[in-house]
Amino acid sequence: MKSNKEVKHYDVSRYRTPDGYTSDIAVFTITSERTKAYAPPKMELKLMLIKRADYDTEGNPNIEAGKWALPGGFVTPEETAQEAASRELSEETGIDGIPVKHFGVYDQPERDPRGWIISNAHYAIVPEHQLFSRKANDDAADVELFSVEELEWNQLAFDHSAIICDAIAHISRDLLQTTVAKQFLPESFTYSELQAVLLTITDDKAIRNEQAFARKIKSLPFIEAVEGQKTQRTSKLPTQLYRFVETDIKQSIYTARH
Amino acid sequence: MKSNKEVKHYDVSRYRTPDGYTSDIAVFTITSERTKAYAPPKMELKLMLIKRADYDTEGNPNIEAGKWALPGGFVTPEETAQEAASRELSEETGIDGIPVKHFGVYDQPERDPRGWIISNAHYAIVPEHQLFSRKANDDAADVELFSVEELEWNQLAFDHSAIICDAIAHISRDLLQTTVAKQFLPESFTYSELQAVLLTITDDKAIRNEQAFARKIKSLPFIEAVEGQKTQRTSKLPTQLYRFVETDIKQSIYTARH
DNA sequence: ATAATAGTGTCTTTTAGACAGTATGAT
DNA sequence: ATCATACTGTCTAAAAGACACTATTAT
Repeated sequence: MKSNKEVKHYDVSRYRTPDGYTSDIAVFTITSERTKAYAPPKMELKLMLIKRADYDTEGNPNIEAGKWALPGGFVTPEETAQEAASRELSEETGIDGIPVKHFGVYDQPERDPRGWIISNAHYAIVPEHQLFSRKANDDAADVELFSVEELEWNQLAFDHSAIICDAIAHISRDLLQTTVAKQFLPESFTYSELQAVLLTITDDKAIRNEQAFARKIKSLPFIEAVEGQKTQRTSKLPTQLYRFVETDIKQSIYTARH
Repeated sequence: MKSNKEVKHYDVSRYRTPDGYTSDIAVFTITSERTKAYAPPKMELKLMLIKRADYDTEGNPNIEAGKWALPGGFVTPEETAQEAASRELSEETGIDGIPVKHFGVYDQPERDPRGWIISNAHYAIVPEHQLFSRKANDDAADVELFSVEELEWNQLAFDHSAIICDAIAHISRDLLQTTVAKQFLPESFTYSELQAVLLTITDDKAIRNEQAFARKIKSLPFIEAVEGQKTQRTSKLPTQLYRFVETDIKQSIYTARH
């Protein structure tokens, strides 16, 4: 912390300062269940939660023990909350290089019994196969994937039920309004794979309908066909592969069709 | 702050805590210049900034003196950053009951020379006429409205240029993708007034074209005509008034027209 | 009468939506 | 041959886009 003559009068000590600054991460993955050979996978959106241990590393009873919680931890003064989230994701699961997106601040005075603790919430999308190398941290007894339906809302630590609720809303919105779906997919993918990702969070009939979606994907400005590339992983018939291209999408509710 | 046997082992003092927790607000307004009678107004998006005084209330030289800054201040432990933003907006301008929207956290370690200070950024939309009752706070020598073009990016305090840049991006996006435009408009409005608001942040030809927009507004599910209500404030011809209706709008880049 | 804004008529083009049908290739 | 998936053909209805045109009313 810098300090010099000019600024010393602005010593912030006259204001109460927070007792802690933490960063939480909602780690989402989509599990692809391959029901049979040569068929598109059944996909489901899942959230990784950590079961809080009964005792901490020093043998003392842990706060909110036994409840499920988002991974996270204290932010240090040398980093931003987003960097902390990225670091903790890496510590928690061994995964690096995944984009981490901030989506909210949780600073209700009574949200944490330990004091005035401000938490920044982020979400990250991790491909399923990378989660196999996951490991629990000191404070966590167990790690598990929950689908949105099987979440036990009343067994969540702190205000994590509110944070998770917001996280699901944000990822759903972002999946439909941005190209983050690409985080769930391989570099190139078939129309049915993209469709399966989107169907985890929407039941829009224009997306659900095979023919409509297969036609529509060709006219989307942010997706292009990978010429000459085909795969048989979703059908016996070699299938066209697509990829996302960087485009800024400007949409408006005033010009769109309703 | 609560403290009991169970939680005392989790004393957060072993972590460094932030030196301050602040809340900043980008106060936007749209100035309506009535060029002549019976004509739609010329509108322009403006941002309210405060010029930092040379000396503070105790007569000490002020940090970042003379630069322009967003209104804001320290958050107290009894409130959330959003409540603080609302309170400060009220103190700053005397305006109550305006929705304040959080859009980002600024926590770069070196962003404030006074220490490790975390700022939550919000934006608020204030109807122009309410800004006339505005008054400067202790720390501020002057208050002024800037259009996006006339902003002096290199004369802004702290990292406020980055915050303002993000604020403009967020409000532009929200104007096109949500119904916040209503904050800039009276309860009921003509198509040309809504059009003027949107044209402050877009030049989409479907919005710019009079006939197209006048037709489109009738088919938008979140806008309805106010039956029997007409006004002559935008033309000699009595003109249909519209209002926003509460509807949840779900859009997707995969189903929209491009 | 003029000028300016609001709004309609009408035509063309594009897209959505539905449904039937064809193509492919492992089994 | 069968079957599931990946397409294409074709029709209809709706909407977008363009442009000319009419309507109203203070001045």
